[in-house]
Amino acid sequence: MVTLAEVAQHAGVSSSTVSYVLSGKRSISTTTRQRVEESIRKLGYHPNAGARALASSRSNIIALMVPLRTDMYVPVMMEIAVAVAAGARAHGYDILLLTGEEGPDAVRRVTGSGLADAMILMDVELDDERLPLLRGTQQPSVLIGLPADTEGLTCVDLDFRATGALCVEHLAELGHRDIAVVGEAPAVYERHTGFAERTLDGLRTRARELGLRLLHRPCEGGYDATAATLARVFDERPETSGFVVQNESALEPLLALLRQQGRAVPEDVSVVAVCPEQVATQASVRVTSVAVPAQEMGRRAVEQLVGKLDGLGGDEVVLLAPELTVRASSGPAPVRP
Amino acid sequence: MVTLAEVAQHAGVSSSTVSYVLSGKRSISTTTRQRVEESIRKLGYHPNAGARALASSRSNIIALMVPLRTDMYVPVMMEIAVAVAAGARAHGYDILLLTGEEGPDAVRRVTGSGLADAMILMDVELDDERLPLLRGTQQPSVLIGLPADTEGLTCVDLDFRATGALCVEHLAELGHRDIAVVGEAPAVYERHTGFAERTLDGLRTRARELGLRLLHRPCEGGYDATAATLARVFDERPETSGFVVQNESALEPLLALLRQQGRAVPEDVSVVAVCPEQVATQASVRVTSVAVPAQEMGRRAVEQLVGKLDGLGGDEVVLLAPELTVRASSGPAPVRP
DNA sequence: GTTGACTGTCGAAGCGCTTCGACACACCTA
DNA sequence: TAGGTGTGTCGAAGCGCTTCGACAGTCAAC
Repeated sequence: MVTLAEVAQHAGVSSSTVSYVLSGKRSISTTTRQRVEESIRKLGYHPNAGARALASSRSNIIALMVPLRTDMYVPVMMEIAVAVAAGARAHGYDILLLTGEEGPDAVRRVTGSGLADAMILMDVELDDERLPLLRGTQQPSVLIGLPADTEGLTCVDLDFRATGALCVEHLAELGHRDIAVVGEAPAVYERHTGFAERTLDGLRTRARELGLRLLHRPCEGGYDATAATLARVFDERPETSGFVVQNESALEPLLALLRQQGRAVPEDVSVVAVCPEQVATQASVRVTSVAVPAQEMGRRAVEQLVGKLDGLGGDEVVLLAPELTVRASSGPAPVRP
Repeated sequence: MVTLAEVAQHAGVSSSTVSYVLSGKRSISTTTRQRVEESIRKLGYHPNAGARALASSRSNIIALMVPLRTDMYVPVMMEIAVAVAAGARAHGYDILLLTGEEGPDAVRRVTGSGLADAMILMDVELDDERLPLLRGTQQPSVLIGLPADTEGLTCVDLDFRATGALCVEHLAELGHRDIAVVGEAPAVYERHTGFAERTLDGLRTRARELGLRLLHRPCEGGYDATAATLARVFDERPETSGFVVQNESALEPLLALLRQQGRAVPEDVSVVAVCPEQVATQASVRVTSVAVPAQEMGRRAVEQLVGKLDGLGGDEVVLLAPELTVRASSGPAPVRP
């Protein structure tokens, strides 16, 4: 391995000069800089990450904790993770991938060892056990998701409460009075995952305000579970004409089942989904949806974090405004006989 | 931050002793060890990763290059990545997440800087441009996927050629004579992705041997693209009674379309898929499938890599044997009029 | 011409850990 | 009792980089 000292010798300068050429922290004359850069290229020099981290107490690594759960729709997580990775690279950071498995211990390990300069946490629960640790360290962090108490934390998330409200409003405007919500798996609610509960809250509040009837059913997703859920919904509320789906793996099954039962979408039943664009546009019916802006969330999280690392900006909650795109799955409520 | 020296002082021993307690590389008396461990706990000591990496030239980090492409079915990738992360942690390694975006440069960066001790590459093309770099370094690496030339490389993959053959055999045994293959997106083939081409090879070879007619059509996935593909298939080969699907996002659309067209599965048409278990069992019909053992692949890749890092084992190609699970989507070919 | 302010470069002191050789001591054997 | 063999511990020398203070040299201003 070529070292900085060897580069310095090759270029006929001191090693500190090479270091300053690399970091740009002091001005270097053009001729010297060029000579050094030439040597770097010729020798194929790469700074040693460990030495750099030790000397500067900066690893240029951002830890990303992604959930490992199987009851979550992974593509969204993956999309966020990829956006985070790309964004981080653009700012000169690498990503250390931590699976949720380790839980709070991972936070301790990373902050304690200086392995990473900062962390991004995904899949935040309303009362997440990792939060006290984050508050008790000076290591910058950003949550993707919104816990109950955001005091002293930086969070980035879609405004799921507004999302819920938006879905209800859309269906209300179309004249629907009985709305069913096909939600995430029961375990997601049991865990008090922020986004699920807040969506539900938004849905319920707005429905109450507008005088609609709302029926919420968690659903495991997949064909069978969705069929069971659907049956129970129509059993309990035969008048249901509007569906809000917040569970990607229940969306296509739901559409298929409705079709099979002879309920036309959107003539008899309207469907609104909360899901990534791609899912909504690739389904068997183009689905009216509020997109989960995974990329945007990942990007913003990195931006917030880099801002904090550079000493700018404080604690802030960034809530992205939801946007509802009307497609072919929603239309005027059927006229009651 | 607490340092090793502080722990040593607190325990009344030299810092090298603390280091040996931590690493176990020299024998330490029980009393000393306990005293040191006590101090470590009391002071809340965490070894500094940078210093450790510098002194030992070992970072205990494994780099994982995952593709960033959008034309690949991400859940499989994610599943592998998560399995890799879990496996790595079990062996004391962390995972550095590299997106395919950087390409060969990422390999250079990581090997050059000592950021990671080893790498795992996913989404390998038959003639991958990263391979020469891997061969030219002593840094251990494992590919998940199989390039054309495996000389000097360690690879882990499902035996996709056997997978293709297995699908054809199953359909042949059921009496199907005309088989259509709904494949991955065209871009996947254009890139000469190993698994796609090898599956196709297995399908074609076995079909030829058994005297079956095989029609292969790449497919973007999603409802519309699948509909178009399906139309073209029946247009060209109206007799088609067996489908092999190697594209998760085309599977459910295919089933829905067949249903819509009044073609019963499996009475009129049999469907065999190459996909994760979950996709096969959660579809609207339980699909006969060869599972892509993502977890197993991730686990094996880590094992191979750790073996190499510990100086055991050499270059090896691990091909996992495919297993076909018969479910409700395949049955005897319809009797020709 | 002297003063002062800059600029560009250097030397050296760490950063916190691992690891090697040395060494003190206890124990056994001859 | 002298010599050999282990055991357990210590000291010190780095690992390759960053960064701080120092210091020539240059140039403008008075």
